[in-house]
This record gives sequence, C-alpha cells and structure tokens, in this order.
Amino acid sequence: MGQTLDSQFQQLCREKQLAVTHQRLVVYRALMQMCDHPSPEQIYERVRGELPSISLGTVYKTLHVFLAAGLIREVSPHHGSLRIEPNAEHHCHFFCLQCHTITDLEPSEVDVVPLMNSVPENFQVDRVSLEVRGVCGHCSGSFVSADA
Amino acid sequence: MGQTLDSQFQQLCREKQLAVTHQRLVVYRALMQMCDHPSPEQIYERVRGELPSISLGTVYKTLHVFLAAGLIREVSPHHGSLRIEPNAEHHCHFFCLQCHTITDLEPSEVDVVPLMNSVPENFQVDRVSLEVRGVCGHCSGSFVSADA
DNA sequence: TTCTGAAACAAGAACTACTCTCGTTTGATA
DNA sequence: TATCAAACGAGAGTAGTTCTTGTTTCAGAA
Repeated sequence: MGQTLDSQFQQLCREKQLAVTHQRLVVYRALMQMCDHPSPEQIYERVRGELPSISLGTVYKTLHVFLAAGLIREVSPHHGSLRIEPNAEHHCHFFCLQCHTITDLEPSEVDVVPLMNSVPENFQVDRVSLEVRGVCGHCSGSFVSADA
Repeated sequence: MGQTLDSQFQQLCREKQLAVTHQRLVVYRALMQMCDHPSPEQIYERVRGELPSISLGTVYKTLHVFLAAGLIREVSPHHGSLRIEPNAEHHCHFFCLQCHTITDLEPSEVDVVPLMNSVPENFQVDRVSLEVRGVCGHCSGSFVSADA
C-alpha cells in the first residue's frame, strides 16, 4: 500500500515534470493519509514525525508546488484576509483567481434541496453558499492558462 | 440620504442593544457606501478620511461587533489559514462555524446551470463550489444559539 | 445637569500565518 | 563520478489580526 502510493507519486511527478525528492514524497504520503482538510501547520507536524529536520518553509513550498501541478487543491479560494459583505440581499459570488476580486452575481434559481439532503441529520445548517471560481472579465484578456 | 443611513443605524443598534458611538456610525456609513467586498484595511483607510484618529484595532473590533450582531456578513467562512483538499473526487463541504472543521458531504445532484448563466460572458469559469455553513454534529450538543 | 459604572476607544506590543533570502545539500543527466 | 540546476533548512521579514493597558465616552441614575 505504501509502495502503491510511492509509485503513484513518482508517476505523477514524471507527468508534471517535477523532481522526486524524499521530502516531497513524505509530504505527499502524509497528505494522502490525512482524510480531513489539514492546514500547512498540521501537515508539518505530521511530516516531522518521519522527517524531523524538515522546515515549515519547505512544507509551504512543497504544497504550492503540488497545488500548481494540480496534485491537490485548496479548499478556500481566499483565505488571506477577512472580506466584508455589506450587501444583505441573497446572491452568489465570483472569485477571480488572478486579481482576487469578488464579484456579486445576479440572483439565480438554483435548487439546493439535494445539497441540504446530503447534510447529516445532527448538523445544524446556517446557510448555503454558492461560489464560482475563475478569471474575471478584467483579467481575462491577459490570462495565460496553467497548462501552457 | 446620510440622515437615512444614520437613523437606520441607530434603529439597528437599539434592536441589537449596541451602544451608538461616533466611530461605529462612521464605520457603518463607510461600509454601506462601499459596494464591493472590502478588507478591514480598506475600511480603515476610508474611515480615516473622516476620523483620522481612529485605530485599526477599533475597526477590527467594530467589524466583529457588527458581524456578531448580524449587521454585516463575511464572505469567506475560513479566511484564517490555507486548507488542503487531498480528496480529488468532486464533493461539497460543510464548514462548522464553531470548531472550523470541514466535513466532506456525499455527492449530490445540484443543477448549477442557472448559476453558470448568471456569470458574465467575458468571465472564465474554473469551477463551482457549493458550501454549507452551520454547526457540525460534534458541536451541536453544546451549541448555544446567538439569539439566546 | 452632574455623577458613576460600564463600555468603547487609541496606541502599540504581541501573535499567527505565511513568504523570502541565502548559503548548503541533493537529484538528474552526462 | 562530475556538474549544474533545483530543492532544502534556517531564520529573518511581512501582513493580517488579536490582545493589553490606560484613557475617554456613553447611558442611566440622582
């Protein structure tokens, strides 16, 4: 099983033209074995069990390499700073992955009942939010695809 | 128009049992006049134009007071730290507003076409994310409503 | 109107999450 | 093995946020 993960990682690195280093392999293994949504600090703590000399900076850098290559994704598109929503009316948001602006979308009639049904019974729902991520009109002109 | 905003704010404060201070009024007015999704720093900059002696700490505290009272909302439920998604399969998330854990939801059949149609034509869509915010099962037992 | 206790304020130190720099080590290719 | 680019570790630096402390202001009572 460990072997499977290792060879899977090596193949992914070949595909993405990434160097296979011991640190990257250990970080990848840790990620795949953590079933929740870990923070860099939590990943660092776990990896240190196996690799006590790794630095937090290396974990951050490795995560960014993995994110850029598409090996993993991040949950929040804009974890950097608190952003306020003065507009009290119900609407959805578009997040620009380039300039990080947030654009209000026109209200749309999305049926979220199936989503609500997927929430476990003992969970209390406050509200549902629908978000679209991509590149806004202003940035679209100069956008260079990540595949290029 | 300024008068309308001011009296609206005073009524909101009475309802929520908040003291009406000059600083809070100026912050509220600034928020209602900013049509995008400002960061605390941007709000601070704007408020300083009218109230040069206000401190950034006061802006933060005032925003938290407004958020707790429901006068405004925040756009991102988890802007604090990067969170990694090792699970590559498509699924939705539940964010616990108390313990900040992220729970994967079972895939559900939500029709997002109306949402896609609300995105302006010159925007490029990367992906859509559906999120539910509330209180998870683990926290539900000890949960005390904000209204209590 | 003045007094009083509680709440809010300003200033800035402290903390957290993250990024950058630089000298050293390691990996990939010849 | 030798070479060079890439990756690494250590730690300083930065941005965003929270906390602490002493001062000021607000709201209700006298």
